[in-house]
Amino acid sequence: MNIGDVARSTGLPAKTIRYYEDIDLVTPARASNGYREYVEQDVHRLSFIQRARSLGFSIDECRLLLSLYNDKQRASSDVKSLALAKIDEIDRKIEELGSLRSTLKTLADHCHGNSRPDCPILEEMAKGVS
Amino acid sequence: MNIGDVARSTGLPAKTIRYYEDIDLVTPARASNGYREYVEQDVHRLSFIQRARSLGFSIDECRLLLSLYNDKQRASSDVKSLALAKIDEIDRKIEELGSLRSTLKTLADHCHGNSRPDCPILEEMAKGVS
DNA sequence: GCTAGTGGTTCCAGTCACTGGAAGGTCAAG
DNA sequence: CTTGACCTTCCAGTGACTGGAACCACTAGC
Repeated sequence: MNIGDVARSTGLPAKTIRYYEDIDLVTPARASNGYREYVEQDVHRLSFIQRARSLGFSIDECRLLLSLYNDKQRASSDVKSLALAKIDEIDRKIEELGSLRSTLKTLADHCHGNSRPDCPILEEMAKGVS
Repeated sequence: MNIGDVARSTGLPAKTIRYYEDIDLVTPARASNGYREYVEQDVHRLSFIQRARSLGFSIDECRLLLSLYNDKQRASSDVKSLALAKIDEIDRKIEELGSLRSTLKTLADHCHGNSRPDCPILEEMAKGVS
């Protein structure tokens, strides 16, 4: 399996797949012509990484998850606590987004929306009333 | 106000504040000794940026958000439509985060979190039931 | 065998938004 | 007058890619 096929089947750009080799995440064999030769297990690891990344895990966290995945003796509690920590992180982001949203909402609600430049809420914000 | 005070009151590292000057986001006056001299308005701008950044807005988006209350010449309708567009963006972000969260939550809930190696979080990432 | 086209290779540079560290200037306290 | 905190600039590195140049390999059609 060449890199292009792997790219198609994992949804990862070839560039990214090469980058993952650079950082020793997935290191395929090489054919006699120098092409990367991916086997099923490589593709599997790459798909795993793709999914973990899209769930917001960092590369280092992916490395950890992969090692947990490959370690048949690992405790599922390790993975669970990692996931729970991520959930906390997400909750914090959502909360902060909500607060910026309400700031902007207040702003929008108090704007006349006409062609004059006056917008008292903006003036207040500029002065420090957040 | 020196950069250290500003760092303490905004929660931004001094390094970052200097970087923001580099990219012309917040450009304080200089004292005779070369020190940066921040006024209240600078601090407020920096706090706003801090908040917006922590919510995933790019520097360029921050520039746009700042223009909401910095441009005295804008029509308030411009302000309003910009704010409303941003709110839509925030809503989309919140929704995405929410779905990420629920995926992780479901997985974590089904994980026993004990010392045995079966773990639905890893299994899901391996299989690709996203 | 020649050529075109696709897909592979390496390497170097750039991106974004910082972050770290060196080398040195400034200031208030003891 | 020294100590130590705080400030300055500049240069380099980070994470996770991404773009591009220059070149090699394979396949299909003529």
